[in-house]
This record gives sequence, C-alpha cells and structure tokens, in this order.
Amino acid sequence: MSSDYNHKSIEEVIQKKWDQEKRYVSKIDDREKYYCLSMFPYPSGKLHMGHVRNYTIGDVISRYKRMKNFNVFQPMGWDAFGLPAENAAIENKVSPDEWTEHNIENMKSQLQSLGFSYDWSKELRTCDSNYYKWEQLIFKKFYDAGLVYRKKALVNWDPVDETVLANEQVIDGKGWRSGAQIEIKEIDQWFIKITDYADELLTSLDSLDWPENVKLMQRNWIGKSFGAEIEYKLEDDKKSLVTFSTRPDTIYGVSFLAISPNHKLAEDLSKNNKDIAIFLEKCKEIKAAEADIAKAEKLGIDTKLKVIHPLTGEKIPVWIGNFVLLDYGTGVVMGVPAHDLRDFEFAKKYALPIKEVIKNSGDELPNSNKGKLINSEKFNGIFSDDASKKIIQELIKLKSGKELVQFRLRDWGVSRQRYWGCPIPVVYENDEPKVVDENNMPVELPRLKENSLPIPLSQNKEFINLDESRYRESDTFDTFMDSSWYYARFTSSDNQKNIFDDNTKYWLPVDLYVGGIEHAILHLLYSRFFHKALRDIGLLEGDEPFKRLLTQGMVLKDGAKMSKSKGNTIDPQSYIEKYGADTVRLYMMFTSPPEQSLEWSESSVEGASRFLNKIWKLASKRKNLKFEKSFKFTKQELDLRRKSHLTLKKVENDYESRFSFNTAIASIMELLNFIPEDFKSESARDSQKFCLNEAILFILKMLFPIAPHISEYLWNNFINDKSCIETSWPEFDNEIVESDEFELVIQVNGKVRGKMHSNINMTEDEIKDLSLNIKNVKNIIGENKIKKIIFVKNKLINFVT
RNA sequence: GGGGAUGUGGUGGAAUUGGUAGACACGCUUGGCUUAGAACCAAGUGCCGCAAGGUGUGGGGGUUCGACUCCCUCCAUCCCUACCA
Repeated sequence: MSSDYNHKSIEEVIQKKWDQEKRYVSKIDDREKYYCLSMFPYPSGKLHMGHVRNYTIGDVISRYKRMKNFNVFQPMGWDAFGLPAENAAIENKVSPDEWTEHNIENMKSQLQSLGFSYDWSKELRTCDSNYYKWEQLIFKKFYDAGLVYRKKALVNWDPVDETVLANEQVIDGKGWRSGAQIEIKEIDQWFIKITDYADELLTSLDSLDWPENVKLMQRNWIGKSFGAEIEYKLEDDKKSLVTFSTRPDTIYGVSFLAISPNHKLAEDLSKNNKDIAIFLEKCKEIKAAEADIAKAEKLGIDTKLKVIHPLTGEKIPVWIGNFVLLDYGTGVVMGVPAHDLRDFEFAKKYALPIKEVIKNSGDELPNSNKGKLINSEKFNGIFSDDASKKIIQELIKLKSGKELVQFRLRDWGVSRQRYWGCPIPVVYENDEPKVVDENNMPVELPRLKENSLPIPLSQNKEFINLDESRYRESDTFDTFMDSSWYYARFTSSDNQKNIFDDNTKYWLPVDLYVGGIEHAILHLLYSRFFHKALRDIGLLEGDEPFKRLLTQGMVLKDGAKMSKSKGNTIDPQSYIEKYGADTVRLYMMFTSPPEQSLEWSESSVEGASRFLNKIWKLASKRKNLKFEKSFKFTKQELDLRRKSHLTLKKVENDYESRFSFNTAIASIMELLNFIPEDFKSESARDSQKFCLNEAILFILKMLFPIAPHISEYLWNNFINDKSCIETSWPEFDNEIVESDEFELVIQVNGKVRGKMHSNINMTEDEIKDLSLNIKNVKNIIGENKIKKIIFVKNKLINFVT
C-alpha cells in the first residue's frame, strides 16, 4: 500500500467496485425498509454547494441505515421542466430539451463522482413523456373527482413582449427584458381545489415527525380562522356588500368599508367615474406578489357610496383600497382604525373617524389586543371572545351575518403560459373544455424546429388547431405539479404499464425527506395534498407522503446566499478534483449542523483533508488484531478502550436521533487525538496494539457514512476477512463505557471555585468535607455562613452563603 | 405588511434535560525539521490584568443557589410570501 493518501485513485477504485456489485440497486426483501429521499434538483447546469450539502446529508443517513441493516432505497432524478431552460434557449439559441439533456448528463456525472449511493436504475426526469403522461392522467382523475375547475385569475402582463411574466421576472414593476411597465391582466386559468383538503392538511400535521417550525409555517399558511360574514346593505340600493372579519367584537368601531380594486363593484363604478377608472388603472401597476402589495403605499378612493351599519344603522362610507386582496375572504374589508394598524394608517391618511371600542389599561391606539368592549351599546363591558359570539348571534337574528370559518389557503392555480412544461391535457370543442381521454395520452409537448426560439404553445398553430371545431389547451402545468408526486413514482419509475405498483406499496411512505428550508410551504404542502387526493382516488395508500423531514440550511458566502447575480458562487467541481469527494463531504458535514446555514470557508476544507491524511497514515499500514484472553490491560489501555466505546456510543446517538454530524466528526477527531504516541510504535505491546486497532476499527466504521471511499479502502486492507464495511455497525460495550470516576465541580454561590476527582460511590457528606478542605474554596467562603448546599449527584456541589 | 429562523472568541462552531461557556476545527504566534518553501511535529491562543482576580454567549430587564439555555423587551441579519425552483 502506498504511503500517501491518493484520493483520486482510491475513489475511482471504490466507485467502480460499487458499480460492479450493483450495491445500491434496491429490491424488496425481509428487512425493515428505509426510503431516504433528497429533493431532486432542477438541472440548471452544474451542481452548486447547496446540492452537495443536501445530497451528502441524505447519503450519510442512507449509508448509516444500511450499516444498521435496513433495506435502503435512495433514488435520484430531475425536476426538468421550468423557466431557465426557456431563458437559456433565448440567450444561447439551444433548444430547451437539448440544454436540459446536456445539463443532466453533466450533473449526473458530478453526483456520481461524489460517491452518492443512489439507485440509478430508477432515475426519472419530469420532462419525459413517460413521466408526464401519468401526470396528465392524475389531472384527469382529479377532474373526474371534482377537484379541478376554471376561473379567471391575475397575471403579470408585459405589453411589449406580449407575454406573461413570473413574479421574479418583474423588477420594480417593469418587465426584466423589455423594461416595459407591466400590467395586471385577468385570464382564464385551471385551478385545483386544494382548499377541499384544508382541514385535513391542518390536522394531520400533528402526526408528522417534522421540525416544529415547518409545521407552524404550514399551519399559518393554511390559516384557519373563525369569524363572521357580515352583510352591509348599500344605501338606496337592494344590493349589499359582504365582509369577512375575525374580530366581530370590533363591529361598533367600523368607520369605513374597503373593497378590492378587482372587486366587481369597483369595476362597475369605474365605467361612469373617471377618477375611479384612473385609480384602478394605477392599481394595475402594482406587482401581483403579496409582499409587493403589502409594501406599496396604502392608497384609496372614496366611491361616495354608503352602506348601513347592521347594528347602529349609521351610514358608513365605502372606499376602494389598493391593499385589499380579492382572493382572501370576500374582497371587502371592514375598517376598524382603532384596532388595526393598517386601517389606522388608512383612516389617518384620508381623515376617516377613529372610534375606540375595546379598552385595555395602558394600550395606545391602534391596538389589536382583545379586551372589554366600550362604545358598543348593549355589549359594553363584555370581553372580546364572549362579545364576538353574542354579536354574531345578534347578526344572525337580524339576518345580517353568520358564523364562518375561513382559510387563508387559496386554491392552486396550475396554468402557466409557457412552452417548457407539461401540456395540460384539454381539448376545447366549440369552446367547451374537455379533458383528453386516457387512450390519447400523453399529449406530447411539440418539439421545436431547429434554431427557433421557444414560443408559447398558444402561438403554435400546428399543435393548437385540431379541426374546425376543436383546439387544444395552450397552457402548461406549474412545475410544482411535476414535483408533487415524483416521490411516489420513483418506486415504480421502470413500470411502463402502471403508474404505481407493488414496489410503491412496499417503499412508501418516504421515511426521511431531506431538502431546503425554502420549500417549507409550497412544495411540501402541494405534495401532501397530492398524496391525500391520490389516496382518495385509490392510487396510493396512507395519509402522508413524508414521515420525517430534515430541512437543511443554506450555504452562504460572505453572509449571503450564493447566487450568480451577487458573484459569490463557489463551484464544487474544482474542490472535488483538488481534494476528492471524501474531503468535500467531510467538510460539508463538519462545518455546521444540517439545519443551520453554512458559511463557506476556504481554509477549513484543507483542515478536513488533513484529518483524512492522518487517518490514512494511522491505518494504511496496519492489520487488525483479534482479542486475546491473555491481554491484561493497563489503566492507559483501558482509558483508550473507554474512549473508543464512548465515542461509538456518542456517534451512534448523533447519527440516529440528532442528525448532528458535526459533533459526530468532532468526537471521532477527539478519539484520534487521544491515542497515545507509543501505542503506534513498532515496539508496542500486543495489548496496546489491540487497543489501538480497536480504535481504528471503530473510526473506519464511524467515518464510513461520511467519507465512504477512504473508509472502505482502508477497511478492505485492515480487516483480515472479506467482510464488507457497509453491512454492519459495531456495538459498544456498556461495561467498558462505565467508569466509577468522575470530575466533581465545586461551586460557591454558583461560581466554579474548584474541581476534584471523585468516586461515584462517595456519599454527599464525604464530598462536602473534602470540598470544604480545598484551599481556594476555603478562602472564598471565609467567615461567611453556609446557608444552603446544592448537591447534584456525580456532577457538582454548590455552597450558598 | 404577514409568517419562520438566526445572533456565542479573529473565523466555522460545541455545550443533547437549567449545572465546568468556548469541545472539535480554521486562523494566528513562537519553536523544531528544511538551502528555502510546502507538508509535518511541539507549545500557546476569549477579553482586561505582572499576578491574585475580574469579566464574558446581540443590547436592556427579570426568574433561579446557578441562565447560551426559561420569561419580558429592544436591535440586527437571513429565508418564505402562492408564476424562480
């Protein structure tokens, strides 16, 4: 064996071996299954550091689970539809499918060079008609189940390029290419009724082993709120405006109603009122994204209409407000300036009355706290919650309102006006939409003619026009549709006849899903919805797709997310070449815990490489020794054995329940540092050599999930039999781990004043006497009386004076 | 605007249940080896102080014998916000 650690040749040899053995092709067997999935990448061109981190975490856990005798399934594929392919086509004159194909090849070879244990036999890509024909079938089944409908919805329209823009393509209200002022336009689109499942999506979160913050985000996103629908009759008119409010207790504080600029009434009024028409035009300039609407200056215009307050009979003005969303509630807000910050600002700006109806001592206006009602006629003095109930009862009596549960969650608009996506399988016959028959699926995405730019399907006459009376839908699906069910299709991706099969039953649900925190809401919620809907259709079993979730933090450089526009990207490839896959993997796992963000540091990579070199030096020239009964261990030898077994125990816990790989690596490093120099020399006694070899054996096993190439290579050389490093995990010996000595901490008033080696069998009194005799402790206590002694067994004693 | 995180040495981070703050690593300093450098090896390294000791986990306040950890409050940074993936 060579004396230098040569990562290149080692990694090649080991990867070839895995390939020949087909080690990571998974089949159903008797062992407990473990489906470990990392979020598949969009094939943007090259792997970035976020991918490397994500996939290393998934691979470490997969390998560890394999050593623990689980039947592990870890597939990989490509989320291959999306906007960047179209952009690349426009910029570089390559067709989206060629560009995507090329990127996949490139990224696949990068993944392979990192030694991830994927079952490539199940690889899938969402842009294959073999994949998306099933997506079209799912759409049909959803349609048949009443989960699909058509509705007008808003899009960003670029009047110069004559195209719909994504939110990220709108910069400061202008189109990113044309620079034209974008408009908000309303067009017909397909929607999926995710709101039918709102309640279940909420309640079944409780059954999931997910990070609490992700569950909380989903709960808030679904946003179930209890409130009332309250009707305000328009003066001089039979019509009325209906508002939704979660705070009916503040109804006596209403000083205006605000309706959305997209509300039908607003549009009707604009026909005969120039000022309103101008105002609505102005509102159309604001980007449709929620954050932009919320940040924009709050503007309004008085419609001069008045409504009648259902309880007081007062006349209340109706305004149009640019901050009112049509999609949430009824598109009409009741303005209570005293108890809502937004309403307060609006009222101040337009000199509307502010009437306080909830009183808490010390609260300044505006405040949205609950409290006792004032200025509320017969409801005065009643507390908010109770008052809300009574007011709703009153409104019901007057036929002016009802109790209502409202969700913030909106139905999912899945239509996209793009080329590079899955065609929505619909044909219009005399303008009536009909979902395409299963026999006529897939509706294939038409290929581009050579050297032509991707045009939206709506402009592709050959594709669209079928005959005189029939034409195709020209929108494609949101790419979130593609990624909402891939976890299930992975299990049966080689089955051309059926969407799912027995393998699906065996492998699902995903036992661990690893991916970026940025997907906490949308992707994860859509997938959960898909799973439930597919269950109700009879295609899948179980209530949830992902049993356990690990959300990894971002990789940062100079405190910011790595991105091309900031020019702070680091290309993993050069590091893989220079230091090898094992070093890159080790670095990634060592630098910070998986859920935290990771700050890239150049020099720490070298540190990781140095550590592997040390392991190589220690292990490459040794052969394992079997335990001999004749060994009589010295204290120093026993100390090393204890350290080895303790480390094993800690690392197992870190892998198993905490996913705390950085601390696992730190303790392996500690063990390595702990080995006495003379144990390594040629002249060491056999019992010393045994203790050293035991440490090496453990180190190789513990390090394998993280740095598999070097560990397996050294293992094959070190161990005298033909055993495979990946098939077992060593067991620690509790008798060796336990020690009857510990270091006692002695405190005076909670401050450490001394330490002492103690035996676990010592009584509190013995410890007390010994501690009080320590010079420093004596000095600090001095003349003071000891009022109290806190004694924590096998840990500390604290004298309170 | 709403929602979710994070904040500890020069740097990445550790402290798992309220019980020794700074493990492990990077960097730096000094020394060894070397013609020189790289690599490697040894020692040191939160801050103030010669020392005794004091002080220290974003700021301020609180609970406790004891707080990075629990509570209140303020500040800063990052992520998501429904057409980026």
